[in-house]
Amino acid sequence: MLKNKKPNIPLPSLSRLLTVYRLLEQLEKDGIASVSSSEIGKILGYKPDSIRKDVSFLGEVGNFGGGYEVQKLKRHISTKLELEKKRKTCIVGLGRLGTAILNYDDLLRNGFIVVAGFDSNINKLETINTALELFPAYEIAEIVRRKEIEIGVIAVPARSAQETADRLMEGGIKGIINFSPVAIEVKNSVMIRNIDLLGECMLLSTLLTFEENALR
Amino acid sequence: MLKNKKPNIPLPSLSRLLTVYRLLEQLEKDGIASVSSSEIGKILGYKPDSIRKDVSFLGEVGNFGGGYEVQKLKRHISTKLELEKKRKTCIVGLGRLGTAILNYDDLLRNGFIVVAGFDSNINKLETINTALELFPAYEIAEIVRRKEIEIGVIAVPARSAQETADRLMEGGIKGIINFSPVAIEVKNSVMIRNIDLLGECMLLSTLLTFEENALR
DNA sequence: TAATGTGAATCGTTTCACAGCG
DNA sequence: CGCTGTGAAACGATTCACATTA
Repeated sequence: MLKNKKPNIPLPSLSRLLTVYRLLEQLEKDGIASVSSSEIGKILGYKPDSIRKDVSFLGEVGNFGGGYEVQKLKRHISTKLELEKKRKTCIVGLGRLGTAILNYDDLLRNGFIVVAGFDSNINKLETINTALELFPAYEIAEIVRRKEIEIGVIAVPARSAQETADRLMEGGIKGIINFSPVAIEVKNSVMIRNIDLLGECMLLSTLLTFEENALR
Repeated sequence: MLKNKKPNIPLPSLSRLLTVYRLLEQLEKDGIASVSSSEIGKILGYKPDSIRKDVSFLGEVGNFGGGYEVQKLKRHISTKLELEKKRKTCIVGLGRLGTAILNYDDLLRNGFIVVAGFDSNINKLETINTALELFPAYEIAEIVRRKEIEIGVIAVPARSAQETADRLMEGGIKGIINFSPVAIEVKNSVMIRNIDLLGECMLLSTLLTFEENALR
């Protein structure tokens, strides 16, 4: 899943902290002022110990005996993880999945500025109703370089995934989110995360099978 | 990510094995007869040791000195993990993401039979061009029960995710794939996997930030 | 000889248990 | 007293190293 370079905070902790952050956004909206590690754990399905350890990687912030102040903890996480940082992003592959991502407002709200969309089917570029700038796939490297795009989302069919990644890297991309169901080889300096729908479905199915078998 | 019951094979191993399985399908198609743990590892980005250990959880199957026979290993994994098993599946939320999943052929090829789609917007049900049976969201529990659907894919907005999960469970669903960006509370007997696009993007961005900071 | 299969060692994460503080 | 913060213990996965076998 992850490639190369590790932060000083364990990856699972980091992932949980980001989830906690989004919960805090919600709680803030709901006007809740304070929350304890056990309440957070209850809602998100983690152990309270784990939450406390995760938070403590970022330094002290809670009130002994009184839980965490929602706003304070939220700002704390945001500052330490630099969540206010904006990242220019592009999406390659404008099929159903690609356009779904394109229209995913939460991304924009969380610092991802989608500045370009690519597709190899030029006709498709004209029919998509969007304010976004669209380009044919052969321009990936050039546009990524010119617009200084940092993150590329790959939503193309399996057979063109590696080729797409190569073009993105040619343009100097820093990170890739890969939605295609195949493994992609990337340079060590490029961070990649795979989102593998089919893999998750198969894993779920296998876990169900194991559970069923355990009962007899 | 995972809830409850664990198989005797470590979860990461299981996940890798499923990836290996799909690689083997590809290799078989390409007419490759044999492959070693190091070759697999190279392609998928894992250590060869890890691949060997994973495979050995399922029992011996390789040729000492000569790697694995592609077909044999593929069948071995399929048999041990019961991958030929079919699972009736439904998709709730027929927005762009939901319809993208609906049209994802790989699912069908891997034993997932999508037998129903649900949406709260009744108008939408008429405009979607599909051979699939579509139903309004309020019928979820009834249809899940009647059609004996085992797996539910949640592709609805965050605010209706929990409600959707509750309806699915009311109908006796066994497993849930949750695409909404919020945590869902489920009964212990229900297996859930979360696919968190926003979370993955934020994680990637944070990792990039850490990397950048490490350089100065 | 080349590559598998596997106990043993290592590494990293989670959980425990409790000291510290408001 | 309640809840945080954190070393220490426990646990689980990965990596190592080597015996094993075609």
